[in-house]
Amino acid sequence: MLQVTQIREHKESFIAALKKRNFQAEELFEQVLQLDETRRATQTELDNTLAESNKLSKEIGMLFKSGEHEKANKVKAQTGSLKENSKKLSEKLQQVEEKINQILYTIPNVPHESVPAGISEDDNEEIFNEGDIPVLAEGSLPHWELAKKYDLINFDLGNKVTGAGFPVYKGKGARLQRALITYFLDKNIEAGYTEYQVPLMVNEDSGFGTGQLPDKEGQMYHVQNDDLYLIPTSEVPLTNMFRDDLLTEKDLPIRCTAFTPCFRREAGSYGAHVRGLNRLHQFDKVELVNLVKPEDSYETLDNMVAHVKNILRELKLPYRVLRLCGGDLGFTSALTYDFEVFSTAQDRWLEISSVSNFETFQANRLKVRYKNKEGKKELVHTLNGSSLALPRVLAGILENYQTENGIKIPEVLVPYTGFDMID
RNA sequence: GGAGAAAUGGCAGAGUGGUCGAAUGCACCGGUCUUGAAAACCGGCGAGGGUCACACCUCCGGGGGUUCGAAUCCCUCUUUCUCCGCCA
Repeated sequence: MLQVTQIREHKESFIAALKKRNFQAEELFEQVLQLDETRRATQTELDNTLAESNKLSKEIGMLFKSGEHEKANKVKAQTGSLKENSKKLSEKLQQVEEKINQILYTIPNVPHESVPAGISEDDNEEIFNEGDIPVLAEGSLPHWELAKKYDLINFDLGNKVTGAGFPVYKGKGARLQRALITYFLDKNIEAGYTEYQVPLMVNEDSGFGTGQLPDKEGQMYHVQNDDLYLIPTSEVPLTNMFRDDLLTEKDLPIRCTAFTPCFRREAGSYGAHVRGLNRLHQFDKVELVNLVKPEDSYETLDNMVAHVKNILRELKLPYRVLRLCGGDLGFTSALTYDFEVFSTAQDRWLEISSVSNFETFQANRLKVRYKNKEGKKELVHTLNGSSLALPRVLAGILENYQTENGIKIPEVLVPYTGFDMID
């Protein structure tokens, strides 16, 4: 969420920037600033009241000690109204703070200056593309057909065991997926990331920390008996590890990577676009999370983009990079680059990575700060990105690498798979 | 799952109702001494809010309560440890 102090200082420019998202902030900002006035005034009043009663309490203590009980009781009688008053004030304070937060929760992050205005994904800006789109032979198949033909993925079994959106990977399909995971992790480690294995379920605090709660509650699977949520991405546990932390300058940058399954309810998504591996309830993903000093965050974002490009280049997949427009930008992000790989058989682009800079938006809610050179506390900037989401990469490989004799394995993966052909 | 014990500053560890935001030791920072370092000695040293700076307020695992006053008493939750049971 945004910081009240920032809103106060940059009100006009924030309002203008948020318009790129088609978000009208003016009125909400006014409300927040007004409530914040009340908050501060109430705080001061409460502090003074408490100071007064602290003083009296001390006095009573000393009087009792010196045996002046009568006097002490007299002073005691004065404390009643103070107590009542401070109770009222602290209730009011709580209410006001609650109200402020309620509003702040509804305001998305301020888009970076480079973010184009726009309404939908059609307005995203393609900034890069690479890799030739292969011309496939007659009779080439979409990945779900290939998966069936070569017995790589069994959707029916998943249906039987669990339900739609939970495929079973089998044989070379399973091994190819495992190879990709290991390959991605190795690339990330090579780039300076530390590998983590994190819990797949998180508590409510973590859900709030990264902003899945309270709004996107429907996106996550909820284990009611224990009040835990299955993670929709490892960003949630990875980032929440640092919740409420006060870091030192030399702790930064923090670079984490993790492979986890991800669970998404994806309520309301049906149709041809969710066919096969396009959209699943459970899928694997390797994630990158960076916590950096504010002044370093955009360089870090560029590095992450370059890193993901490099992986796709090595895999020799045709892909493009989009700068998301305001309308398509995620709630918490200031600037996001999406990576899409071309699905030849489906003749469409599939999103396989999303790399974002959240600036302080996440850190503010999570209270992740560090002590800068001057010893002042500052919120860190957080960034994350996928490297990569497995199913669609798999889909891309199956479709783009299919030949009449079978599916070739990208060269860089052969050491990981132990085979170079699926046939 | 059952029974018991515990949770205090970076760490260790005092503190069972009243100048306790918290003794002491270690670590850390600054200084004296030294050619330099170590030792010794002197000083400083938790966090958040607030202020130009003070004042002042809040925080002793989390939440709630009793009291004029809570680290200290009560309730509750969480976590850790020990013992028993179960288990990949």
